[in-house]
Amino acid sequence: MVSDTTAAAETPEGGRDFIRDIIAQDLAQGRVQTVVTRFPPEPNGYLHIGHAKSICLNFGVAEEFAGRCHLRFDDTNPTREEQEFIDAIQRDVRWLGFDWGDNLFHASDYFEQLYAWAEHLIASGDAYVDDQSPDEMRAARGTLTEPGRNSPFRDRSPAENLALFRAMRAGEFPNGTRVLRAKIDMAAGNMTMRDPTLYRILHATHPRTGDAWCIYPTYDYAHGQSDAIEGITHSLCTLEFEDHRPLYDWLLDRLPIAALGKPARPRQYEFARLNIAGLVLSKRALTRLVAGGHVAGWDDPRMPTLAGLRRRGVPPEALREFIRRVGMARANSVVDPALFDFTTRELLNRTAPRRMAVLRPLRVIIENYPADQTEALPAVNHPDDPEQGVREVTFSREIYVEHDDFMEAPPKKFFRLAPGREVRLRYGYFITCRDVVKDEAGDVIALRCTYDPATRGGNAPDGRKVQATLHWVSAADALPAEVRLYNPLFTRPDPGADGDVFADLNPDSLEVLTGCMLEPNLVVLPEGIAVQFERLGYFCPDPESRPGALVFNRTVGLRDSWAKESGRNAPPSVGKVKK
RNA sequence: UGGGGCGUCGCCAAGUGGUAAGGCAGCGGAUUUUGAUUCCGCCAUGCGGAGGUUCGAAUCCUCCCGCCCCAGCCA
Repeated sequence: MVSDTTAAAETPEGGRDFIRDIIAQDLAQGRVQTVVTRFPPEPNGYLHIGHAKSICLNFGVAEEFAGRCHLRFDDTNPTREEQEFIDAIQRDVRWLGFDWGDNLFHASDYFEQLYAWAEHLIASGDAYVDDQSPDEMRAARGTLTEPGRNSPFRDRSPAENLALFRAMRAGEFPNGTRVLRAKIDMAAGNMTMRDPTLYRILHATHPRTGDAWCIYPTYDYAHGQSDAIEGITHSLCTLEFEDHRPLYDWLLDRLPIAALGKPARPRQYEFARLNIAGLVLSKRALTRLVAGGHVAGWDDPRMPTLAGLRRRGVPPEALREFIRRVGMARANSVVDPALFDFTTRELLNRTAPRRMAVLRPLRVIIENYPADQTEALPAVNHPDDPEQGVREVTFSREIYVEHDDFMEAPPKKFFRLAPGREVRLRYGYFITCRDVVKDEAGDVIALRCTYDPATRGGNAPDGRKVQATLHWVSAADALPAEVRLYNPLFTRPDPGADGDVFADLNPDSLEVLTGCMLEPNLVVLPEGIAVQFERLGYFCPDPESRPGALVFNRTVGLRDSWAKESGRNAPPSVGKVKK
């Protein structure tokens, strides 16, 4: 399915981790014949880059070991799940490059089986209906250091429990009045083993089952059993579920899953979730960013959602490579966002066509170039990939160059244009700055230059060198456009560490540039596909872009050692954070 | 003071008793019609700490320190 990945080819024996070690061993020892994993999102929000780690792991492992990976919606809580999210999740997983084939499932597909098994637990005395209120249950649960107290309803007979549970299903009780609990141990050191709730009453309409149910299984009860039903062999989840593993196994031990006839019983393994400095990856916070209007939506390019990254122009291959490079381990960690920028640039540098665009135009009049003349100069589309061919750029008497490429009083190491200085226009000519035009305020508004006709294409016959090559665009046929620059959404590497993530929002996370001038060849670009604006970075058309009203997003800037050298801020990228 | 985890370079991460991979970042230098790319070089006598076992320890033992998760009828 992922045919264009570079990862495996680069390090044949790399990409190995403790999960793959376990799977390889299970296969070698014959514990499992076919690896079956699953990616189990709850449809209560959009997928983000943290989910990408799980997706790449689950689908990646299935692919590598010739098994399969199921996409399963963990839709056990109708009060927070929506069809919009179900659709978005599928779109995003596909975009990332994975395919679940026919293996699309929902925990809700198993509600009837799950219910039958619950009655089984009741019959065997392993579960009971508790009439305590949520508050009473909490009070009786004990604390981290003190054991809990048994519920006064804990020792009801199986018959009574069964009758009550059926009444729960029949809708005879309001929300919150009763739950079904596993009868385990209220004194367990592991809090999740203190008679965990298996079913709760929720009079709510489910996106898939509608009003068929008014009791819904909890994650703990539904997850492992869904795994068993689907014949999942390796149930991979994040570290915080480690405490739940004993319950996962406890349930599997007591339910007649062997009758399912699956070749292997599922086992849960945990890995560390992905954290990236400067990003917020909590669904709750992301939901609030969207709901509160702090961003334009789930696919706002500043969002760490897959939809946001896609709109920003990040290629899915780059994201997969990032995940691969982060690695898989059990230690909590915070990844440097520079690694993400790196994998994005790495891929785009290799593939993106080059174009010229001027973000902050400075008019240049070439005094010795005839006003009525124009010429088409050849420019390669990719310096390292001849197959991408050549295009033509128009040269004329009036052009635009980047305002940042001129300084009236340049410091020592500034190589670009300055009064009296000669530079090369990429694919064009050498030009020399003769005069600076200013407005009443004293701001530089244009440059008068001369060009050397002998340097057509960018080389001087006499062999003289220039210190800089500038990108430019012919004024007459340049396309005006809006360009959106994205800066970190938050102002610190650990947003919300002081309590409120919203207090750490970066007021300058979106920078909109208007009046940018693009090379006309840019019109034919498909949305979401990034090109390199030479010397600036990678940019792609936004979905809002229209002919005559072009809008580009900056995916990521080029590395800029001059910015570092000059002490200015480097172009902010996906995750760069002011410390 | 309960239970479960984790601590190897600034950030990730290999390593599982035989004498510290790799990547990112950073720092030098070469090439360059993108101050990009590419290329070359540098970057842990030490693996949270202290003891111990051993010819030999990041790897085994003991104690200690630090960090993370768990008290939803969320997942």
